[in-house]
Formats: sequence, structure tokens, C-alpha cells
Amino acid sequence: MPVELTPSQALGLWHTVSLEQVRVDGRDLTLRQMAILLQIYLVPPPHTVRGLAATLGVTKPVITRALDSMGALGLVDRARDDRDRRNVVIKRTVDGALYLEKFGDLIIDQGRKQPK
Amino acid sequence: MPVELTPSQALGLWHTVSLEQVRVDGRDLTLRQMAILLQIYLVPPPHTVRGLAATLGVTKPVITRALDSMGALGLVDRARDDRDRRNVVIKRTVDGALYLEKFGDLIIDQGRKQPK
DNA sequence: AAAAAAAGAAACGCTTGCGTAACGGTGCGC
DNA sequence: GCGCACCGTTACGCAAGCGTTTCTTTTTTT
Repeated sequence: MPVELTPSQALGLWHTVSLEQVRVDGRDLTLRQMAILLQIYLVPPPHTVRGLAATLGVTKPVITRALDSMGALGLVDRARDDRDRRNVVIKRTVDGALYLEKFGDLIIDQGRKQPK
Repeated sequence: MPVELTPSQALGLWHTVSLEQVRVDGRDLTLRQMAILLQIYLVPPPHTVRGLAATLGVTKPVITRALDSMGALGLVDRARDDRDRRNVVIKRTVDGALYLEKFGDLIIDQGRKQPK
């Protein structure tokens, strides 16, 4: 069952969620970082730097840096792949899952507030 | 009629929209800039720097700079208020309206693709 | 008319992200 | 074993955003 939105609802939802996120969350992830984070948590592992770069359509250093930043925030973790030690597998964290859970609740709440 | 979303749909929607936006749009507005832009276009005017700063919970220079950046992109415009020449009224532009219209379509499209 | 207040912009130093290019560690074909 | 391709990271110079403070202009207050 898809999500059916009117233009007004679509932009209104984005508006109120963004607004609330700006007001409440000091972390202020960039759109790219948010896309990476969601990719890691919503798509089945394993995730690699190269894979994320391809999916996002960006260069590898962009991924490395985003992982640095989000790692410092405790939202993701990294570990060498033992089967191929060139690879790095990106791992989820409890804090990251909590962060996204809270964010999902925010979206749901703001969705309920959208008028027809 | 509100928008009812499951947790999976909420995050999934944000995921696919962010992903597509990263892939397609080179402009890469920050979350704050996006919140400001949506505020300007979705809430009845007039909009002032001070008002936006209060709404977003940020300082005035943040708004000024965001307006500089988005003004350079043609997404918003500024004009002195003739009734109180200390104020600057933020004005919408055709390009800005088009930009948000496209963005709204993206949200709607991705919403349709969300599984139950 | 003089002083205080208000709005927005500009200046300052700092932090963070970017793209490109170069770099070490690892795996694989010969 | 040796060279070569691959993966992720680091280095470099640069652009953009931030918070704080200061400034200019305009309005309001007394």
C-alpha cells in the first residue's frame, strides 16, 4: 500500500519535519550524510565505502568523511572485512538505530498534522 | 485528512527522497536552507530575517547568509520594506517555485513507491 | 532634538565539507 | 614472486557555513 500525497501534503510534511529537526537537533547532518545513514540502516548489509559511493553517485572520499563525522557522533561504526581485508564493512550502532527511530517518529507525528 | 505512515514507510520515504535528491540535484541545500525555503513558500508572507530567525531558532546572520546563498541560486529575492525601511521582505521567485514544485513531485513519486 | 532601540548586513576567525590527486595495504593473475 | 588492479584513506587547497561581535541605517522614545 503506497503513500498517497497531495502536493501540499508532500511539501508540508517536508517543511514541518525539517523545521522541527533544525530546532531540536544540534547535529545538523547534511543531506548526503542523512542519505548515507538511511541507506546503511534500511538496506540489508553488508555496506562498503565503494558500494555507498556508487549508490549515492558520489566519490569515495565523500563517504569516508561522512563515516568519520557520523562515527564521531556514534551513529555508525567501521570494521575491516576479514574475508577481504581491503574492504571495510560499515556497521550499525545502537545510538544510530535510536537516532533513526526518533527521526521516524518525528516524520510520523508531522504527517499526522498535515491537513488534507 | 492526515498522512498516516508506518515507521518503515516514514524512514523509507525520507530515504528514497534524500537519495534521489543527492543523485540528481547538484545544489545540495543544507537542512537549514531547505527549512527556510519551505517556510518562505508555504507560509503566507511577509517574511523578514528576524521572523525567520525566530521561527527556525537560529541567529539572524544564519538567515542572512542563507538568503545570500539561495539568492545567488535564484531561489529567493530580497527587497527593502518601504513602510519600515529597516526591514527586508523576502520575496519568492519563479525559479524557487519551480524548484519546490519539482521537489514536491519527487516526494509524491517516492511516496507511491513505498511498500506497506 | 537627542538618545535609545531595532533590523539587517558585514567582519572576524574557525570548523567542516568538497574535489582531485596521491598514497599504503591487500588480493589476484601470470 | 611480481606486477597490477582494487579498496579505503590521507593530503592539499578551496569554498561554504557557523557563532560572535561590530557597524549602518532607520525608527521610536523621551
